[in-house]
Amino acid sequence: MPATILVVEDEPAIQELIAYNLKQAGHQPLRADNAEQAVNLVSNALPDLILVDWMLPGMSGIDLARRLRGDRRTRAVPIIMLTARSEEQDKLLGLDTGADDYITKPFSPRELNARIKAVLRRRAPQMTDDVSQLGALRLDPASHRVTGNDEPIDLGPTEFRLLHFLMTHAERVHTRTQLLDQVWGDHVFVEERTVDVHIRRLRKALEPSGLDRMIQTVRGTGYRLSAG
Amino acid sequence: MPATILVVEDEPAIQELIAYNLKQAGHQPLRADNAEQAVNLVSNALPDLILVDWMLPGMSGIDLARRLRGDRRTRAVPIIMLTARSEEQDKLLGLDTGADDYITKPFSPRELNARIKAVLRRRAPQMTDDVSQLGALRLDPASHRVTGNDEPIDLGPTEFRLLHFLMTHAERVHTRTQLLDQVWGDHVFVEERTVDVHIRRLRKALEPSGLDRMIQTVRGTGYRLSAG
DNA sequence: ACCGACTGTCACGGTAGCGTCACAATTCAT
DNA sequence: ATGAATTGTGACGCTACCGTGACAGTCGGT
Repeated sequence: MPATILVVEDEPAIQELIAYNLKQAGHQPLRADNAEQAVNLVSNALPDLILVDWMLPGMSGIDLARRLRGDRRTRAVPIIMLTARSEEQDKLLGLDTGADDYITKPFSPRELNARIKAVLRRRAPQMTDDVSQLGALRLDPASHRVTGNDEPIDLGPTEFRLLHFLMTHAERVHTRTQLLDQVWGDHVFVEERTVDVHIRRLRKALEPSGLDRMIQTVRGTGYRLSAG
Repeated sequence: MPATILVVEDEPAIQELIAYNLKQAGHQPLRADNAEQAVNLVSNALPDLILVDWMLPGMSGIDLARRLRGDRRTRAVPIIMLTARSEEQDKLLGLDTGADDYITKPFSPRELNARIKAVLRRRAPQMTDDVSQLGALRLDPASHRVTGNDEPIDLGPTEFRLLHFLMTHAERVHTRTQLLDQVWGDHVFVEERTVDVHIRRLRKALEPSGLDRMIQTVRGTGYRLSAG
């Protein structure tokens, strides 16, 4: 579960260190040296998670958290606070402002990763690395293999991600915009009709197995993957 | 999983204590009183893990870590630092030098074992010293020998480790980053495309046996070793 | 000190996959 | 039934990605 994570930290060494660890864990780090920068970054590229240093020059970490919670667009983004070991009573205050979790410095990369994973899982319980199965369709993210009626099906990267998403969110209608956000990524700019084309390619790939009819068009809305 | 673990510690009592615990946990302890001794030992009998005291007479624990990371053959060996409580502040700095984890003294044997297990599992899950076999491919870690269809195949060190990892994690797609972490070591900074080159060299070495097609490219993701 | 083995990086070329468009087919409202 | 809106489908250039060969640097052994 790679995620985009914003690091708000004024100390360059620590910022660099955290960013490095995030990258090692497969995440994509964004950086900000202060709260103002962070606010801008957040509104542009909505990160999946924000790591905020408690103490910041200018607007403090708490103020930043409050501000993000106040904005409807950023309200849902989880926040983890980085605090010096100093005080526990502040923790309660911090929790009140809306941080999702706390890490006291100094911390190990493992601890950081564990907290991140926990918070992310709490927020977005979907699209795991488990094998998905729906009817005669089976998709294994680990081996990157897809089979229909035990016959191998080969897909391009995008088709694979698209099918993966549909299988982990089956029996639900998804608009083209939703599919673009989830499969392509929210930051990409692509024509909506591109989704149609990839649905087409997916169907064609599933055709030999006769499973192409699992992908249903809901006119005026979008697409749905269904077992029946 | 029993492992060979090097303990670098100048205090004889603590060294003895740790060695005793390691033995109890089923590991094989090696000892060094200072960094220089450690360097020699490491290059001779490559341990699976190194425990280094932060403070050492002469070359410090950090310097030792740096040195080991600098050497190609030893850079993949995971390192756990033993720090006194007062040195906690320096944790972040230490992480930068390349330690995989930290334990602050005093620590319980239970904690030590937990960390060791975690680091070993993280580094190379299931990469045992048993003979691996996949289809007509056979790899013997002990004798450092590889055969395809009973024909000998000779590989360079990196190719060997790469194939070893792939065989112990077959039928799974690995990104270039994952391969770099597991085969080269997470602290190494190497271009991702380097993986491609080594895959190429591996394939070329396997070609005479016709086994090169076991290594499959998953476009946009990475590589996979498969029997089929 | 020389040589050979091994490694990491680069550059070049081929190509699979992607995004877009144009047009055909389908569905819906009037 | 007819036109408008929506979706299916094939084709086309373009890009990113990967395979490949070459090369320089490093290290160890003779």
